[in-house]
Amino acid sequence: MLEERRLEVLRAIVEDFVLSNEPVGSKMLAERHALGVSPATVRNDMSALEEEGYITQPHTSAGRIPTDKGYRLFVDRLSGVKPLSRAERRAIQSFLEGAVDLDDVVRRSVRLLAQLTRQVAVVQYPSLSSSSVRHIEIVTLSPNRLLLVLITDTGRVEQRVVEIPTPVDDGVVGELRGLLNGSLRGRRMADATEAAADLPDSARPDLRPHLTTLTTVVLEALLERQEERVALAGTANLTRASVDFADSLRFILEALEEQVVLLKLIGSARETGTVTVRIGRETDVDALRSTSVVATGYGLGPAALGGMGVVGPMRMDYPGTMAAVRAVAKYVGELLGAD
Amino acid sequence: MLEERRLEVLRAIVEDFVLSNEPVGSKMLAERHALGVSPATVRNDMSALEEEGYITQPHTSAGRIPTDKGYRLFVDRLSGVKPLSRAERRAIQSFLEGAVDLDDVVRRSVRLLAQLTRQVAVVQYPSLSSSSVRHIEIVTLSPNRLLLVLITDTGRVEQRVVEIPTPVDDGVVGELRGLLNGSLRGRRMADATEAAADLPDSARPDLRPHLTTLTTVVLEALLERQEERVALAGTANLTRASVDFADSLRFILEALEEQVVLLKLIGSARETGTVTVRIGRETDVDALRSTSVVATGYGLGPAALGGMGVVGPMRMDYPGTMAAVRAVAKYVGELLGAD
DNA sequence: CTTGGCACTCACGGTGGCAGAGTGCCAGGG
DNA sequence: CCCTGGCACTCTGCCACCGTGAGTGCCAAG
Repeated sequence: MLEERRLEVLRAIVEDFVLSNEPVGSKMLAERHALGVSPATVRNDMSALEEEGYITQPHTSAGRIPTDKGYRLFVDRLSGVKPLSRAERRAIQSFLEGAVDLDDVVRRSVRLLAQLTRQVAVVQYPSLSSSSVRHIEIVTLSPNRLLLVLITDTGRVEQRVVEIPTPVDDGVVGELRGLLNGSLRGRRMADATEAAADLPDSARPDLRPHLTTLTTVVLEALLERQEERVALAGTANLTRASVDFADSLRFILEALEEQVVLLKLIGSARETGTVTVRIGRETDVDALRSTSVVATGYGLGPAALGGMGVVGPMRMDYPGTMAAVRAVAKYVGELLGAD
Repeated sequence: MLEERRLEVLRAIVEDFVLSNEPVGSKMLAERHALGVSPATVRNDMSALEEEGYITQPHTSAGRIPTDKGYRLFVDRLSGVKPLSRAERRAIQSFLEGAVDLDDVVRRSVRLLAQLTRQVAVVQYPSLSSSSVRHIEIVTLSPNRLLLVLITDTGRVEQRVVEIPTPVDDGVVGELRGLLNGSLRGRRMADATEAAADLPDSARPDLRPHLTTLTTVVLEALLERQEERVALAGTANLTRASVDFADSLRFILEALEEQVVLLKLIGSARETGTVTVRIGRETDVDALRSTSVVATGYGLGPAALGGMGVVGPMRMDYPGTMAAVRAVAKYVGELLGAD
């Protein structure tokens, strides 16, 4: 009972603070939430919570605000995931269904997510390595430059210019195309790399050098230069919470322009099947120490296609945000799976 | 002589204000710039400049700051374009040469521009309509769904999924591919659309329906849905000048997330051969009324491939910014032209 | 036309006092 | 043992006040 009420107090503090952005005091708390005890009792509980490190006061004689640890406890034990309304679900679905190609899906998702959560949204493009080869096209640019175009079953298109030492004619290009497609089409990336490596050995001698060059590029495109792209939207929402960040806003924006950082944030959530929350310093990015990240993977269960999530102030509506992220990820996953 | 000194005073005011961000007074002005006259004289000139609307004072008994009109005069008549250093030019070139594909060129350019100018940079992807068709590829997704991939000579790849009423086999797909490529390859977009429209009529009857569908999609992809994309970078730099914008920062960020707005800003500069500057309300975007846009087209003289530019506070280093924009545009143009 | 002098205005920074919110502690009651 | 009301204390935020300094406009003299 005792312990339980304390948690209830913590929840009340978090919820109130999220709404008001002002340190919350014992009196207000006792009044607005049906705790059934007097402010003085609440004060005692708060005192205990402070000692345990869940809340803190910005200065003496002000109310309390949650600490990182406090938010963590709230997210882990005190908050459900509040379901979206039917209208919201329908809105998501209809908005995403209007997409015409992969790029469009990603761009729509990221805007949608930013709008729903009123925060900064990040969506990773479906990763190459977990999709499979649908088609490889070779186009002659000039006698010794080829354009290699790789199309995946998620609709992603990768392109590379390849310089070859000796000129080739269209017939040879056709043969090369045939060989590459024959051995790689339909394979998942992980397998395709192996098949590609074996390919030159089994081919006609005169094709070998070219095949070696091409497969090298293919491998490089698929693995080495895992240039995972991300889309970003809703940065304007950061200013909404500018009170929280004040002058650190600049550093946050800078961090968000670094693809590497973004990938680290949402990439790690990609493998877990559920929505994960990183609070404050848990993000491991110094500039984001006063923000939280809510992220998840999307598509195909365990080996997800990519990650998506939102970045916002620690003082955020976790249940609502988590619900939105989960819902969008689900729909995007279905959309790409069915495609 | 009289008129001339006034302009000199205006120039001095603009230059000082750009550096200090503080209203500049007559005394400082007479001291720091070799005007050869006393503060009192400067005051008279300032008074005249104010009456003509080139400068204004934020409040009585403060210095003067330039108005939109003042900046305009400065840009038109008082500022040269200060050339970049040799080192800077080399930096641009080497940074851009590392790009591996079109996407990479654009992303590198936009980051480069943001870094050079320390402002928000915008780069439009090379437009479809002013490039020419290099190759059209058709891939069978399922019996009655085709993926149409369009490759341009600027290296851009456009893709569309096409639903066709009656199934086709690989042979037919091959024929269609041949026909489309035969009639469209090497054509500029504007011409290609006409050729595409004529195509079905001259083809074998059994291919006509499919060709009609496909060419419709091609036309649509090329013209109707002129989905001109843009890349954005350096939004963090906005906070540097946050003193100027204060709370309007949010609206600026919102405006910058609207592709339409960005396209309007830099698209209009695309046709002019030179660097154009839009100051304050000249941008015609309400949220950007306290910013300036420096933009230009890049690539191939009159019919440019796209536009690029930067958005920054009205209080910006115009000569330096203009030089940077021009230089980057030039190198990108060369890079894409040579490709 | 320029210049020095002069009175005037007004933003800005520092000080002091007041009110309000919130706390911690304590003694009494269930 | 826990809850409660009371009370003194602390601190921030706000407002009013005031002196300072930068900057102006005007004027009369060179």
